[in-house]
Amino acid sequence: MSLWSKGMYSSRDICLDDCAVEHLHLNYPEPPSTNLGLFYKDSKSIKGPIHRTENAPGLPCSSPLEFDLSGGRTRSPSSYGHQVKRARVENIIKGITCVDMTQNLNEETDCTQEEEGVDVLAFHQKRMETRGGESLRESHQPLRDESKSSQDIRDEEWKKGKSDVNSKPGRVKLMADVLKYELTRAVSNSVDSIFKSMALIQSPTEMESLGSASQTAVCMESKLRCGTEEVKLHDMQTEALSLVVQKPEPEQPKNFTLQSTSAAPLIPKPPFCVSRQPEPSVRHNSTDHQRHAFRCLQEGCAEGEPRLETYWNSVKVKSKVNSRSVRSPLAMPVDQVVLETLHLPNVKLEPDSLEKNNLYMSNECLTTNHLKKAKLMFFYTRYPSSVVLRMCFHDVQFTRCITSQLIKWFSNFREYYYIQMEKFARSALLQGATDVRDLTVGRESELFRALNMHYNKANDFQVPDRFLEVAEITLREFYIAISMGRDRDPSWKKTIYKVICKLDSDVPPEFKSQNFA
DNA sequence: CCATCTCCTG
DNA sequence: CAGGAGATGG
Repeated sequence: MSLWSKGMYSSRDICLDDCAVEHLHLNYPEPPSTNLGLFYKDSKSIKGPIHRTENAPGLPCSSPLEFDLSGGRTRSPSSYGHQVKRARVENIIKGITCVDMTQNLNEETDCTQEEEGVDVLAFHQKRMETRGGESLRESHQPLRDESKSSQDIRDEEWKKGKSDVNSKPGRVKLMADVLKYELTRAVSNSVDSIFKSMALIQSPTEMESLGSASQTAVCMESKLRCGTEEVKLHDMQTEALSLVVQKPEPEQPKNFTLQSTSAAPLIPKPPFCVSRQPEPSVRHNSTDHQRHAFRCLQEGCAEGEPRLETYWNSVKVKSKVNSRSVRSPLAMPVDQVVLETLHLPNVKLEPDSLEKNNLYMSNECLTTNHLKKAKLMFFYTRYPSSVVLRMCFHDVQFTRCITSQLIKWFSNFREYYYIQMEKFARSALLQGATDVRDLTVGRESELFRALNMHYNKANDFQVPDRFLEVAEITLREFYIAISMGRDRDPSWKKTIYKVICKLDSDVPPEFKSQNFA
């Protein structure tokens, strides 16, 4: 079982998801007629009158889909007001016209809510069956005792489907694409539970047809079943799940290059509406450049802009720990600038005492360079474990305060990341994207630009390809969830978080280097 | 009780 | 990005 599911998702979350599925075709109290009609819950399942909230007066949009913005937690009744506020704010943030998605969908098809739900699910079933999805589904469920993955949920959804799919081509196509993508993803992810379980029941012929990826998974599965540490299977990705869990650090390859060494993209990437503008940019491919970027972080960059920017960043930061370091950069020699930004934000430096102060103070606080480094780390790991944090920030003393600040940083990084994902997914949907495969994240895409601007503002770091893949997967997860109306569930994002947390990579050794800051 | 996480707010 | 609230899990 993944550490993540233990650490982050409660059994109640699972229950919620179950309920959503369970109630799918039951005679649930029918909320407003404009709703998609896929997921409804009773008042026990959720702690808040969803529809009342979403239709609260003053909200710029009363679309059912707007509500989902209220985020991934069940809430106490006292927080209804917050939900309303948040809905408002997010409407603004989104900057997207409040088009009722349901309406869009209904324009294409002309059926009632219930029918739609059924149609979609029924089509899923057909689709899956023709692709051998049946065996996938049947096999992996019993083995996976952790909280339900999004795949689980999807499986259950279409399981309940009936057969009446031919009359709603547009809608069906959308859902078909969704399904295709999800299946593709499931097959591609060798560490996924699906493969774990497949190994147990697939016939040799079936196994062959699945190719090397699944065989790898099978090997891993065998290992697992033979009693090797369970953690191994998810080693590369779940370490971050609980920051308390300590994981032995694997040997790092010496000939590391910053370019991601991950496998090819899971999904074909046709051009898409989210990624339009050709990028003038700056695609640094050389390892040399990477190392240079690192040196800039490590030692301060001797040439031009980066160093200065780094310095100014340190001045601007308002964090308690480094807000005391305001000095004129122009009045200081380069070395002093570097040293100060790196180590001694809270000490007025005299040239003579630099070294001494370094010894005393360098490990007591996090600097802007640490922040910059953390942001770059985010390209590899969205959920770093405390072990990884310690290894990457070994120059600071890990007090409780420092630790929680680092954790908070990553929490903030994730927040921004997911907000962007949701924003772009909704945007794509409203722009009429009907095929998940159209949702790609390339280096020239607007989404990537936004992310890169946030985590790699100086643009002096070559973002690993793997990050783009993860971003793409995240975007598609959001797209799928939203297009299926799953976002009506207050905790709908958790399912996505759970998927994404497994996609963490190892942080390159450079980040752990003793010489690194 | 503490650590961690998400969400919200400033 | 930080602080705080609330939830959750060990």
